[in-house]
Amino acid sequence: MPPPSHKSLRNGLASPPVAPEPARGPLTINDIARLADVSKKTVSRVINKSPLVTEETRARVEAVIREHGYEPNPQARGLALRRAFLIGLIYDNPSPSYVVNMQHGALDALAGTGFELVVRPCDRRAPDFLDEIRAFVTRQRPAGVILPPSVSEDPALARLLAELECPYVRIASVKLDRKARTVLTHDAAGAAAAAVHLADLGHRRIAHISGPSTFRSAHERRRGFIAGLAERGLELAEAYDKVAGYTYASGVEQARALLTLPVRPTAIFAGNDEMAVGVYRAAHDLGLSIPDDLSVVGYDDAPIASQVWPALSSVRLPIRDMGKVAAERLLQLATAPDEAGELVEFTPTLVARDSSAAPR
Amino acid sequence: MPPPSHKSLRNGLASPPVAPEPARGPLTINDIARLADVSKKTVSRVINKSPLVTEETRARVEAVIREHGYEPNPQARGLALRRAFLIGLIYDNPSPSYVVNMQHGALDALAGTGFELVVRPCDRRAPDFLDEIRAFVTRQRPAGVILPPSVSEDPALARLLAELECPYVRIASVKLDRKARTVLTHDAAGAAAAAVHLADLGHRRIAHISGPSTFRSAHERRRGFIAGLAERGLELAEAYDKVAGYTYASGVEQARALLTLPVRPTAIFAGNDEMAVGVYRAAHDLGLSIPDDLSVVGYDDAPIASQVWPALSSVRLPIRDMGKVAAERLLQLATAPDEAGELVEFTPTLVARDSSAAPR
DNA sequence: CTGAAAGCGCTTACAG
DNA sequence: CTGAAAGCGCTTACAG
Repeated sequence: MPPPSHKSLRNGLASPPVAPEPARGPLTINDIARLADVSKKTVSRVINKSPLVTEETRARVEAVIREHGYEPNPQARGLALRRAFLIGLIYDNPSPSYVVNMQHGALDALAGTGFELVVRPCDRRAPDFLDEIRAFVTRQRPAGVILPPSVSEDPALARLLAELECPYVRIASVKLDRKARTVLTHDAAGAAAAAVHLADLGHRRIAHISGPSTFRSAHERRRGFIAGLAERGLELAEAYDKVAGYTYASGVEQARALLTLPVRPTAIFAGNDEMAVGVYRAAHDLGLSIPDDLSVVGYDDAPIASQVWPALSSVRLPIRDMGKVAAERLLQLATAPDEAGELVEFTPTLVARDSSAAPR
Repeated sequence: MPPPSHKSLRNGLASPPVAPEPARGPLTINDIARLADVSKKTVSRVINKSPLVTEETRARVEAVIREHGYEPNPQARGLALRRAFLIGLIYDNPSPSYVVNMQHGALDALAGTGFELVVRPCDRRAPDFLDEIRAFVTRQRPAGVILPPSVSEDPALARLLAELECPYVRIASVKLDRKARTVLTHDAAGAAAAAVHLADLGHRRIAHISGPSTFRSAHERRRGFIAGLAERGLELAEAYDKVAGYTYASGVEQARALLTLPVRPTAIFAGNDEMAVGVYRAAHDLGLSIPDDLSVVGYDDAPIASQVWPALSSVRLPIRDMGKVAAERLLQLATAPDEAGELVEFTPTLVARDSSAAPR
């Protein structure tokens, strides 16, 4: 059943009352052209914000568009432009809260633009990883894709997207690409803040559990942490320098190793919150109390950080804002591809809660 | 730079060597028609699995399609069919792990089909809630949308989608629609299992913190819990019957109320895991140990359930499978709209961990 | 069972 | 600054 409004709209114009046009579906560019008494091409110019339209004509067309709530059909535009009104989010991040936050940020930017967000989780180690993405991009021709860590760090992926002429933005803790394609997060600075925080509380035996070597962020956080310790004249002892996998289970394992050392650390900085919660578990198992026997600081400030007990001190990166900025950049590339984009940078902040205190 | 393979492919055919056709972009239906020596309409029939093609012709066309890795342009098909090759996921569920799980389930079903998943978080209480969805559906014409709780429970939304002739599947704990549009979860059965579990451990003073009344699942879980208690000859005392908001903070608040009662419960069943973690917090604050002083059971079996300490007993719903089945149903509706779909049902299972034990 | 024509709703050169 | 024609890559009636 077609909405009655369309029928009345179309017949409201000077059309012969004898043969009213059938009202099927929403209005098209032809309807708007007729109603505004211009050619469809002019309507198209207005839609695409071409400067080659008189102010008067533009105003008239825009009024008709607004009045009838006309929205150009994205399928038709996409076919003609060879670009879908879709932004892809390609990720292999295992943290649900990270993923959802980034999605919501991207959607913040896309709201009201007519662009939709298509999600593409993937496995960077899968043999057909690049084939899948090639198929997606070739088939759908998205207006752009957002690459958060760690897919953002994949040089072959970036090459592929460049080859396919698919705009992309890489969110990463190191600058891997030109400015317009980069959202830079100063992971190292956040980790340094964590080191200074623990040192200033009076800790001297401070350990670190870093993420997997396949994540640049893991390296950056470790590097920043060591730099922060150095600022306070401290070093990261080799025995206190552990590598895990950004997962809960791996955090438990490495924390257990640290806490059963002959001389155990009084503080542990984990490369993300999941591992930090793993540290909680290991401490509990060994009868150690947080923060009395052990201070813990995480990274990401995931929801779980404020839900565990005691509440976890953590380094916060504004994930949602990062997603928003990345999507905005892609929209900008889609409309004005030539304008050189500025480098966008985010610096994380330490959120001190109850899991870090002076050593007993 | 066009991929060289296309050029050679196109010129490989009996085309005059003098004027080779320009090779721009991927192959189209016309290329395939020429290569298979049929009309484009026949290629279209093969793509759309029309029965009106000889086996021989079909085989020949399919061979050419496979050989060249041809994929029909979804924009063009969408324009002609008035349906985008998109499946929407419309949700207002606040739990990241729930959302990501459901997305991944839907993507399991869409993998290899050429359909993409578009995510549409929303706020059911926002004044323009329905307008936003109307705009989305009218503009993009998705092949279907998945509605998990609580948007699945919104009658106005279902009416709107029916009016717009947009196929949908509702995932809900009560049957709100016809079979083909329903994925039914027996939330009540899972809650009953939790009640029986606690009763069989020897608990008699058992409390419940339910979700908000705007979620049918909250009602179903409470109903099932009461039924489970009744199976063991127990009742849910009025003072032990609390309503919260499916959030951590609301869980803390109601748990605190329960645990400061003159006669406090020895077990609490929370309507979801977030609130159960809130119960942990309240118990800790009051110096109560889990499970010695208090047993706790949650619902959802979110990742956090196995990460908190002690590990949380919880009722597990196979969210990912639910998302997959919902998407499969929509694909089925898109291809064969007339086939009556069966009702799909999921029954949750209790995962007993360390947070529930016999009362001391 | 197969095909030539027209159309889906837009945009891109090309004129004027 | 504006428009008529052709085209994007498919599918839907309509013939045969």
